[in-house]
Amino acid sequence: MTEYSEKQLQIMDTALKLFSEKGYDKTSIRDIAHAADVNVAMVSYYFGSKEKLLEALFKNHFSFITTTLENILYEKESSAFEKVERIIDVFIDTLFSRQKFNQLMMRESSVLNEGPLFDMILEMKTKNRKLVERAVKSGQRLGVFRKDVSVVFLSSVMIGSVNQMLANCRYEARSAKLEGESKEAFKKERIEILRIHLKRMFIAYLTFDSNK
Amino acid sequence: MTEYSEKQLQIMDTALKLFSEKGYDKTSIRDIAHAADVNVAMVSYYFGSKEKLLEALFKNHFSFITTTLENILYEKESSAFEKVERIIDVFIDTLFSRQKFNQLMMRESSVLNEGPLFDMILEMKTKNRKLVERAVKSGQRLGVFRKDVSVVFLSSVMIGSVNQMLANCRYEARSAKLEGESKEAFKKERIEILRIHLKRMFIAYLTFDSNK
DNA sequence: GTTTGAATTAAACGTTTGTTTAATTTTGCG
DNA sequence: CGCAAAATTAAACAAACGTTTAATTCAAAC
Repeated sequence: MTEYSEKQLQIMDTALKLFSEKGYDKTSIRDIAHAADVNVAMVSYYFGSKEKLLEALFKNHFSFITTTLENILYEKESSAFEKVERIIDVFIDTLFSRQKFNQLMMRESSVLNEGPLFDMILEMKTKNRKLVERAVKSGQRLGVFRKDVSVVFLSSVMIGSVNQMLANCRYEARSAKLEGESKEAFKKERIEILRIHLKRMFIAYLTFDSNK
Repeated sequence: MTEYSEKQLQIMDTALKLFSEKGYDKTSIRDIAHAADVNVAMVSYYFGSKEKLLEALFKNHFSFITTTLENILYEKESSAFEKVERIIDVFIDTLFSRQKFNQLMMRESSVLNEGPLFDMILEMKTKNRKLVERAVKSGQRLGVFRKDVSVVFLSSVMIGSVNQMLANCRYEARSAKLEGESKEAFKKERIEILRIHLKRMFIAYLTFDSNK
């Protein structure tokens, strides 16, 4: 794993902030340099190019997120229900605590066709699905989950719902002119609603008997 | 409603294609002009600026989408279940048939804070939620849906799932090197999975009794 | 204190960008 | 046809971009 100096981390932090707020393309190296209080040449000096800086950001967050997700696999849970709830918790908490990176990734992922970023995202999508699959199969083996369940569907719902909820929050908060503390409180409130209802919905879907 | 000449529509079509594929910022006016086989000055001549062209695209699709969604309100459905399923159908079909615009909108919406585009998107988000709310309340009045249901949650799941599924499809199709016909078939297949399971999941969530 | 390599800087580079200009062609109408 | 308005063009514009250069400062080792 590559180590970064304090100054490099300072540039990366600033870049992530601006990339997520304004978008990668609309953020110039001069913007980053000014906000991070360093010379414009430092970005090229440390990272090689603007795109390499973006890749460094991705690598940095990806390694953290994937290990977080992988660790769930080794946890011993007492029931399939707890497994599902645990996964939902981890997804929500990870996406929420890394909102900036998540926003940046979601935005840039939509125009990628190849390259290192594409590969990283594809790998993460696959891992996400594997994780959901494991939990579902576990519940099916125990006979508590119905058999005709779609894993690709479930993973899409999991990630998609959280992202859409966060996007909606941004809009509502901006529209209601919420700032700082009250904005964060609003988002936190919404996320807790999401957490509770997503769990309930997943359990309902996984155990639902259409013959009432 | 503003009318557009054939040439203007040709530019708008090409712009939508390129904007959705490469992103708004990475698409130059020269790209559009070349692909649409017109002079670079024509974009400014007809639309005023690149951003105005984007706004024209938004207005064009928004007016269509919102009227489509509004029309559901006036439909007579025989049951609350059918209402929910009808909404899911319309959302999926609308998002699927307007994939390019949807992709463009999702991407650009994430970096908006104000302006006409922001207002349009906010209005659409509100309308979406109203639509879901109407169907849910209808089912609750009839006593077939449980009372403690979150509407903000449901609308996030609705839109978020479809978009995430489409995004995943793009990645998987690209990764499997699917092109043209087979790629469309793959997406269509996944969308039908989404349709069936989203309906089942919503009904399960809306009627689920946690006391088994 | 001198030396050596890294860190930092201001300036310049060439390219691309969105937009405008000014000239030319095309179109529609009396 | 003749003419006015619209459409179309090539060229030019200034601004912003990512990146590089070359000079200078800094820090640590000897």
